[in-house]
Amino acid sequence: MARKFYVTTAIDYVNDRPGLHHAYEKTGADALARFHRQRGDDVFFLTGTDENATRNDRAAKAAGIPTQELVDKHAAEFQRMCEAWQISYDRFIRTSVDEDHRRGVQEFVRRWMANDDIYVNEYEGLYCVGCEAFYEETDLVNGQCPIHPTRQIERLKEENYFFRLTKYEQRLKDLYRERPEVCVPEIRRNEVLGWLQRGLKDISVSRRSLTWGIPFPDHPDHVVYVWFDALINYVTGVGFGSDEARFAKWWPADVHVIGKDITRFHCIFWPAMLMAAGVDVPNQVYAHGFLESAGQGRLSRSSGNMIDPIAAAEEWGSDAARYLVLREAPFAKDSPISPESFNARFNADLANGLGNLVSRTTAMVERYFGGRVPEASPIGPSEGTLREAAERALRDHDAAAERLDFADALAAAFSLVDAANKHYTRTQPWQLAREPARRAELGAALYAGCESLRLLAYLLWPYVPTTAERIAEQLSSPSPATCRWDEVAKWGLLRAGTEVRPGPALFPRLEPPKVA
RNA sequence: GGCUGGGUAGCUCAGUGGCAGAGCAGCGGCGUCAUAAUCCGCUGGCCGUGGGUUCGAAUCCCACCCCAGCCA
Repeated sequence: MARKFYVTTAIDYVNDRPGLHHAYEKTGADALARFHRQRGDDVFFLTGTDENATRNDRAAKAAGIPTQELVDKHAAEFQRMCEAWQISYDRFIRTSVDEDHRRGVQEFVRRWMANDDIYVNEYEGLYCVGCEAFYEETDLVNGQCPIHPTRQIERLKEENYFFRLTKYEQRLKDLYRERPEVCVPEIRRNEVLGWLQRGLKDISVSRRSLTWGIPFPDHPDHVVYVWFDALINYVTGVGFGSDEARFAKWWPADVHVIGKDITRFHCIFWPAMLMAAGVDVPNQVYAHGFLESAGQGRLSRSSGNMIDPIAAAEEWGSDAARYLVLREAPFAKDSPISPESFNARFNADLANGLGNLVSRTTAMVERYFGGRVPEASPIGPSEGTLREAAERALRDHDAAAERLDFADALAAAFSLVDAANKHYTRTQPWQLAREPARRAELGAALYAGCESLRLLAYLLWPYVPTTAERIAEQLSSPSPATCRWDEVAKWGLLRAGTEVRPGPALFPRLEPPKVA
């Protein structure tokens, strides 16, 4: 029986167009989802958009259009981005239009009420609509929100419903002591432990005087604070409040992939919210780092240095763009990226490395063996070395992918590209081809090369799905998207006589711009 | 101000007591199966600073400087 694997991304605000950092997160989660599907797990991959934010309402009013229209338009852009980046989600949840979500949120809040975790209180504080969060006077920089200095901070005073977060402080401490892997990487967990050490406060979970959002159960003059509405998508997305059998199948989530800026919501509020509703906490929250633009800090909408992900996918190609962000920016930490570093990496790894290896291998099989895979024997020392490198690449890749270290996982996979190139240098098939007496040696050398390529197709599919399909096709091998892992991922399965077809260059080398 | 990370080759980083490393970039060479790619070699380091422990420190200890994040 297949193991279930439920992975989510953060759902994004739709007050503006998506940026490259959104594509980065979705691609990481997608690679993980594909990796698990490929290994035989029963996977559910949830992503979507967070549409009930006050700022969406404001942005729409500023643009003079109905809020729903603005939200629909931007949600469609996020869906287009997912298409351009080959994000293989099973569901794209939309918090403002998906009826099961709205009902599930209300059911969730009702459970808190039944559990005496909700009370009414007057709240007064400084509120930044950009962050959808309250600030203390001392947080302000020049009287403005430190993250949105151009936005007017607002003084809000209203009657709110409060959630008894303090009640769960000890259980949260116990949780992270007993199950540290629930928050990774470690640097983020240290932050969480610090927050818990300093003590929690009850939090406001409703907003009065707003019409955009999900009505508070039995108190329709309030709406559920957007952050709580948003977090609950992780359970409503798999049936909470609408399909209990489905929910029981998928929950708890195996990994919530999020950005490090929302660690507090996911590692403090969310587990407490679940405990209060009598639902299991997620198995893991993975807080990834940010893409940074050299010298300009983090890529984000609020800092203004956006890179259009759809344009990026067109410029480098969808597969290459996926490879580049995951290889250049280790998931756990912040990483500087630039078009220059992407171009350099494209040429070094994809064009000169993988692409060229496919070209030279298929060309030699075509030329020396009429496009048929030769016999594997006699196996010489170089073939043995290459096989060991392939088996090591499989092991090292999987270990890194399990811990969401995609940069390391890709490095492990690409070590097989290097090993295959060195194998050709050692065996020199083009020399063997000149000596008819050594034809069997020539065949064995090329067989090992083809076999490396075939394994690369399967290993790389989670990252470069279209390229992986093409390589498998060129080797007349089963599709990496649908094959059974244990029927393909072993050295020696390629049969002699299999047709090999050379194709156009997979990643044509990028030439530097001509200087006038 | 407190806490947590980090500071190692031009760039990105690995290295947690035993001869300072990898990839990329740069330079040179071999080579012609291949996308002039591959492969081989070379260049390139006050391991942030100062002190200490040790036969021996990038690594352990103390102080300080700088960068990032979290918090007050």
